[in-house]
Amino acid sequence: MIVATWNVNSLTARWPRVEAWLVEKNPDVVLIQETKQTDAKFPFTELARLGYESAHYGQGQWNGVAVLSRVGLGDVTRGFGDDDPEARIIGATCAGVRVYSCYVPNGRALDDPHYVYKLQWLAKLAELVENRDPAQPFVVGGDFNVAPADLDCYDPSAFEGATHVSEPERDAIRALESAGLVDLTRALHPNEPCYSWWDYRNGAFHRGWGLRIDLLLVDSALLAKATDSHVDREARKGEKPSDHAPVIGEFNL
DNA sequence: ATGTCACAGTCCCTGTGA
Repeated sequence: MIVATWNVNSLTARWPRVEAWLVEKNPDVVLIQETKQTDAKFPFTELARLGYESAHYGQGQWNGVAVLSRVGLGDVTRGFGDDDPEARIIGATCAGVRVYSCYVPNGRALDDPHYVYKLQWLAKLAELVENRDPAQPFVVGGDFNVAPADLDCYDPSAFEGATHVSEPERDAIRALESAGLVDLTRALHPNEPCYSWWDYRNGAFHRGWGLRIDLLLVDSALLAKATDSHVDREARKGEKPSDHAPVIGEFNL
């Protein structure tokens, strides 16, 4: 089973790239972030034509997350079940695997209220992970907006005092690992950066100025069956790319 | 630090978010 996570930065703007990528790669489960669509605009019909069932938690101008699956899709949950109005997490069960697609708040700046929201949001995610059914294989993938270690950042000195690399944010990722999840790409590639995001500005992609902020966090049952993980850098090239590349995990279930 | 992209509304430019 091939599971991918991809922040598409507007599914409306990205649909031609997303459609071509699905046809070319034929992944089984795709965790999408930043659809920036209402449910009314989401391409359910077009995806069905490609063989995918889909579930969307849409908002409109911002956020929006989705799960696509060609191996079955059920038990969909949207949000944490609290009063958060932002559409940032959706869960589903696909071929017996519990999957979540999440778009962690950006944080904006260390002294911004949005940074507090980010840490609170990650604490709620940890609670969800701790309360999972241990009998069910589990993966939460998405744009975490955190580079978990210095290896995940092209120049840590350029990020001093910035979000994405601060200790509280990294502690929040470690809390997910303490709850039993493993960062799949890093587990299989301990020494390669494996960046997944490059700023649109300053020719960052061609200069290698990237961050690894898109993660697949899997439980020990899935880790034991993992055969590969990689970043599809090709998707960051060409016409109208997202600023994120898909991160892929492969499992022999 | 910022050479970009996407969105909505003020609607063919500007402010906001990333």
